[in-house]
Amino acid sequence: MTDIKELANILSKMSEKDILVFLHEILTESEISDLSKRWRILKMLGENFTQREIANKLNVGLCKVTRGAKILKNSNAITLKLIKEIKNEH
Amino acid sequence: MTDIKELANILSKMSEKDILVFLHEILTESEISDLSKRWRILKMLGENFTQREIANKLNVGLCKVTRGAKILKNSNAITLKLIKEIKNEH
DNA sequence: TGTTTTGTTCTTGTCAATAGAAACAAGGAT
DNA sequence: ATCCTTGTTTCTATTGACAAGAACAAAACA
Repeated sequence: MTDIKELANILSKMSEKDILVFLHEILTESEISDLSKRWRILKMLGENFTQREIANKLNVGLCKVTRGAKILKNSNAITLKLIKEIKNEH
Repeated sequence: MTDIKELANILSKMSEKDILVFLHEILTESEISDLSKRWRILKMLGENFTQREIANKLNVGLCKVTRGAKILKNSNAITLKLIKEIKNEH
């Protein structure tokens, strides 16, 4: 079992609260911030904001947004599925 | 709800397999590699290797190992608990 | 007390992700 | 056909995590 797979296994068994603490322990604050921004970009893409709107609102570069768009295109639909689920909850 | 908390919430509901795919979608390969190494450092610290042994074996700097050791000292014991559980499974 | 081992911090330089801005590509609307 | 909007890529510079090694601190042990 690879290390990253072991991590995935562990995460799948943890509570939301524990995961939150764990992420703050194993990642730096700036990494947390980067990860949050990536996630927010993906969500906004799912809500059909234009890339320029997203870049402006989140203070990120256009290239980063485009990268997020690629994830949604090329992915096995996991991320795509997730943001759709989030959207339907509102 | 913050973005990172939402991420924690989502992860807590996902299967190991989906988490693995998701991590590969939202992180770059070098980030995955970094994360894996941090996890491995934590595990080896839990097995009482010296920091110099760990640095040599994993080809990382001593300072990085020390950083891992700090996590285990200052943490709310989440990470510490995790690596202890891992150890007991063997 | 002095020595050795181990943990921690510091300095210099490297590398990957990124911002910012511009350029380019592709469609749509007029 | 010509704009105009939007998505994509490229360029340069910045930033943070990191390696390598040295220096320093602390603890164990003789």
